[in-house]
Amino acid sequence: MNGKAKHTSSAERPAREPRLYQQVAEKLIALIEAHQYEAGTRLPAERELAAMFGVSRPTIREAVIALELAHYVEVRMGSGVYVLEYKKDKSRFSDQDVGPFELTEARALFEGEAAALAATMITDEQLAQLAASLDEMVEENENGIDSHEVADKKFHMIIAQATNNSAILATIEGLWAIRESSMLTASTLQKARNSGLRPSVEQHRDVYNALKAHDAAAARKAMRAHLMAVIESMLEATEAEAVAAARTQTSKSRDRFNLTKAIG
Amino acid sequence: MNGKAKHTSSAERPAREPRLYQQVAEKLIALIEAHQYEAGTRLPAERELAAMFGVSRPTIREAVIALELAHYVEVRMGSGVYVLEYKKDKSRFSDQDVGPFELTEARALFEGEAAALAATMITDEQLAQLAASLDEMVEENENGIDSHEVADKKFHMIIAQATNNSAILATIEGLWAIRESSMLTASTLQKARNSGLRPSVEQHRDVYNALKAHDAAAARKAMRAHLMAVIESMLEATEAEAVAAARTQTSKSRDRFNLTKAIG
DNA sequence: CAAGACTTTTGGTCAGGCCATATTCACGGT
DNA sequence: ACCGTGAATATGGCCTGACCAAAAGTCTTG
Repeated sequence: MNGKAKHTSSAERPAREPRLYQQVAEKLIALIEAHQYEAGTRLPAERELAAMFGVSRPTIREAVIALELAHYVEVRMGSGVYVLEYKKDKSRFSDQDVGPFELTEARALFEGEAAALAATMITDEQLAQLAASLDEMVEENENGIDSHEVADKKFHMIIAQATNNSAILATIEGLWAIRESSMLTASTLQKARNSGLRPSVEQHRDVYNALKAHDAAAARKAMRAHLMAVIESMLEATEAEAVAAARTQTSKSRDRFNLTKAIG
Repeated sequence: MNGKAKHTSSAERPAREPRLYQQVAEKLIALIEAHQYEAGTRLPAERELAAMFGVSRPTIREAVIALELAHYVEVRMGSGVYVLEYKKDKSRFSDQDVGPFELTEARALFEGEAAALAATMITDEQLAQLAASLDEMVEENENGIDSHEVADKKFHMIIAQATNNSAILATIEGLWAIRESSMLTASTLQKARNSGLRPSVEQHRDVYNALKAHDAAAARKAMRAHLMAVIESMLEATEAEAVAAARTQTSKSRDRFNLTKAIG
C-alpha cells in the first residue's frame, strides 16, 4: 500500500471524490445488503478489511463508525463488528391496530401536555399561524368541505412544534399518522362528524386563547376538553348506530372514558 | 500526551465507558447546542481540538464524522469544519436523532400522564410485576451490573401496559426505542449514571406506591419527579464537561492574547 | 494596484505501534 | 473422560508522527 499514490488515477475526475471512508462505507453496505454478510455474523477484522479495500486501518474504522451510526452493524470490543438484524423500517408505531378511542385518549393526554408546555414558550409568529388556521377552519366549515382536517391538523401541529421538542413533535405526528392510516378510526370519525357534532372551532379557539395568554394550565385543560369532546361525539355516534351488538363493547369504552376524564 | 496512561484511573470502573469518539462527539454537540460555536462559524482545527480534549487526532476525526452524519457540521477540505444551521428540520422523526434532553422531557410529560391513567386501573398482578422489577433493580444495583436498564425498562413498560391503551403503549415504547437506538443519548445517560446520581430505586418506589394507592395525581407527580431528576443529572454531567472543555479553549485564547500583546 | 507565486493552515490518509478486552484452546486437576 | 483455569491469540481502541492535497492567507512582482 502506498500512502500517496492514491491519487495517481485521479487524472480523469475533476469532480471531487467523496471522502475515502464514505466510499468504503458504501461498499460495505452494498455487501451487507447483498447478503454477502448475513445478519448476526461477523465482518472480517479491521486489519483484514484494510487489506481488502487497500486502505489504512483508520479509514476502515471511520467507515465502520458510519455503519455503526446508521445501525447497520454493532461493534463489540475485542470480538469484532457484527451485522445487525433489520436495517429496514423504523415506523415505531407498527401496523398494530389501535382503536379510535384509544388513539384519541392518548391524544388527549399527550397533546394536553404539549399544549401546556407550548403555552410557556410559544412565539407571536406561531400564535399568528394558529389564528390563521382557525380562520381556515371556519372557512372550511362554511364551505361545507368535509375535510376540515387540513386546518385541524395544521392547528395541532403548530402547537406540537411550539414545544421546541422534536421528540414531542415526532410523537404527536406519529399519532396523527395512525389516525390517518387507520380505517376504523377514519370511519368512526366520519360518523361522528356526520352526526352533527362538528369538532367545534370554539374549542380550538379556547386552546388558542389559553396559549395566547401563556397560561399552561388553561391550555392543557382546553386541549383536553376538546379531545374529550371528540371522544364523546364518537361514542354517541357509535352508540346510536350499533344498538345491540356492540352494546357491551361500547359501554366498556364509555366507562373507560369516564375514568380518563377523572384523572384530569 | 501519553498513549497508554489513559486507563490508569480505570481500576475501579466496572461500567464500560463509551467509546472515546462518542464522548468527544457529545461534548462537541453540547458546546454547539450551548452556542459556544454559532452556526456558520468554524470549529477549531482538528489538531487544536485534539489538544483541547486530550485525545489524538484520529479520535477527533471519528467524532467529527459522527457529527457530520448527524448533520451537525459540514467538513470542507482544506478549510475546516463548519457548524450547520438548525439541526431540527423536517418531520422525518425516525432517522433523526432527538437529543437526550428532549427525549427525557417528552418522557416526563407522557409517562407522567400514563402513570396517572394507570393508577386508576392497574391490576394487582401488574402491581406484583412492578414490585418484582423493583427487586431486580435493587439486585442489579448491588451487583454493579451496568445495565440496570433491564429492570428499569420493564418497570416503565408495565405501567404503560397498565393503561390498557395500545396507542399509549406504542408511543412510550417508541420513545424508549429512540433512546436505545441513539448512541449519543445512550452515552449521555451512561455518564449521568456514572457520575454518581443513579436513577434511584426510591424514585421508582414512590411511583409504585402511588399506583398501589390508585392515586392518579401522586403517580403523575412521582413519575415526573423521577424523570426530571434524570434530566437534572444529565445536565450536571454534561455541563461539567462542557465547562471544562470551554475552559481549555478560553485559556488557550488567553495565552494567544498574551502573545499578541507581547509582540504588539 | 492587481495578478500570480510562495507560505501557512487545515483536512485526508497512511503506517506502525502498544494496550485492554474477548475468545480460544491447551493444560492440569478431579 | 470432564471440567475449570490460565496462558496464547485475535480483535478492537487509541496514540504518535508523518506526508499529501486543497484552501486560504501573504507577499512579490508586473
